[in-house]
Amino acid sequence: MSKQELRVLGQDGVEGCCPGLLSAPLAADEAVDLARVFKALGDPVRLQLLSMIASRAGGEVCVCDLTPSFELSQPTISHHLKLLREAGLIDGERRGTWVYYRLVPATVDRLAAILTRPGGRPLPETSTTAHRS
Amino acid sequence: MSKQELRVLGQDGVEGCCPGLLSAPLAADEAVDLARVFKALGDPVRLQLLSMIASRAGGEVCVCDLTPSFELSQPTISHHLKLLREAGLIDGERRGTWVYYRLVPATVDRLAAILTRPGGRPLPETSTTAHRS
DNA sequence: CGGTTGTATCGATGTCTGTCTATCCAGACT
DNA sequence: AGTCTGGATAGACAGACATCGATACAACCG
Repeated sequence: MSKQELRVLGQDGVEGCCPGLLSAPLAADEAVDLARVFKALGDPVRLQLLSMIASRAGGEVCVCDLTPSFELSQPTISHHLKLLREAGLIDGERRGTWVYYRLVPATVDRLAAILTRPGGRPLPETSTTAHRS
Repeated sequence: MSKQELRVLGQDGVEGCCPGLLSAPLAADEAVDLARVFKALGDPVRLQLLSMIASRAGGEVCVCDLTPSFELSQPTISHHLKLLREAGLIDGERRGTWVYYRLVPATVDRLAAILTRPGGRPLPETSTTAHRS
């Protein structure tokens, strides 16, 4: 269960490693790979699942501990976990009766890097940057 | 056109400002807001559009410059731009005949912050962390 | 061995989404 | 005014997705 996630984001730093989405126009195939991961994050349930998994000190969470936190059926939670796993965001391992999931830090770090602007954070304005023509 | 994007992510730093998805379990309503933005990034075309807009030195791109880069109809591109705008990722302004879009740095910065793990990047292993039972 | 419990998979279903064509709106130019 | 051009909107439609109940699989315990 731990070895079949798709090879997303070109994990190994072979291809010059990601100028970052905000500095260069992003090729079509990179966009497809990236979109797969962001799509996995584009659901509230999956975001909460990922958050619960990532914020665990030991780094591991039993599925039996995740399922009762939602008012959703067990197959639905299992489905969402599968999508997160296929996106390379989490990794699961069966140990005895229970299955434990953990975060894959590399994938999250790569996303964070891709969304980090070169200039750091020099943004004194709030967001809509007062270009009131 | 510049003032009606949804107030996503609780832009103003009133509520203690985002421990970051990876350190705390993330409330349901926060997850809904966040998912809206990630969902906007969950499409290859929108990722490329955002990338083209963000990587522009002047910070502005004319729609007339974006549309011919894809083999998609003009309404489709317009639709994707609208979704990016509603997610608070870009902002558009009409100037004469043409419409120009620019990045909203605050939203991207917030996403980057949310995906940044507290520990920086101490990950010597590649991703599947050799738990080959 | 059979029973029980925790997860994953299967099939169905209603909703959402990406794309299109057709059309409308806003400026610019005769 | 009329007409062009760039962009947005409306409506339609196929494919994708979130969710469920039913069921299969895996591991433990009698």
